[in-house]
Amino acid sequence: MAYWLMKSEPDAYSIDDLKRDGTEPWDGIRNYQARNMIRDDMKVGDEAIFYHSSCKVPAAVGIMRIASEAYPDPTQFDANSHYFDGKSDPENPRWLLRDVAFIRKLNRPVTLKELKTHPGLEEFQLNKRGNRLSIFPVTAEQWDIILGLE
DNA sequence: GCCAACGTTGGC
DNA sequence: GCCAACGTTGGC
Repeated sequence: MAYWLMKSEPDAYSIDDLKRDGTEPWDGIRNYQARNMIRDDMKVGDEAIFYHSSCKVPAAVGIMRIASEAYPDPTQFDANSHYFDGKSDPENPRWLLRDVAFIRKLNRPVTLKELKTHPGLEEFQLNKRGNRLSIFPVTAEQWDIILGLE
């Protein structure tokens, strides 16, 4: 089983929203690198850290499970959606998503500040210069360290 | 294929 | 709100 980190702005969709919904399509991915990982590298049953970004206290806040195969993100064809992409061909959709299922909230948020300074996380992608990918893989070692902090 | 302009992300 | 980083776009 592989591990991932997935970012969401809590104002748009938070861990509490996922707790309420149970399972949710993780839509709005508009980066090719992230799209390719969703399509090629994720497997149903993989687990992912839910990370709150662009907010007052950026932090890892929960755990979820990859719950579906990749399928076309419907928001790319919705002219009213923020994520609408008029150049995407319905016969060959450009953007994909997967459903994610809530597992649990962390006992407490593990903040970016902690993650930045913790030994063993020097290579964690969140700590890399210019990190902007909204989805990226987490090693088993990193996963254990982060969950050990909650 | 280069690269300047522009847009977005995301921490602070 | 600012700004660094960096992906994308489009002219050439």
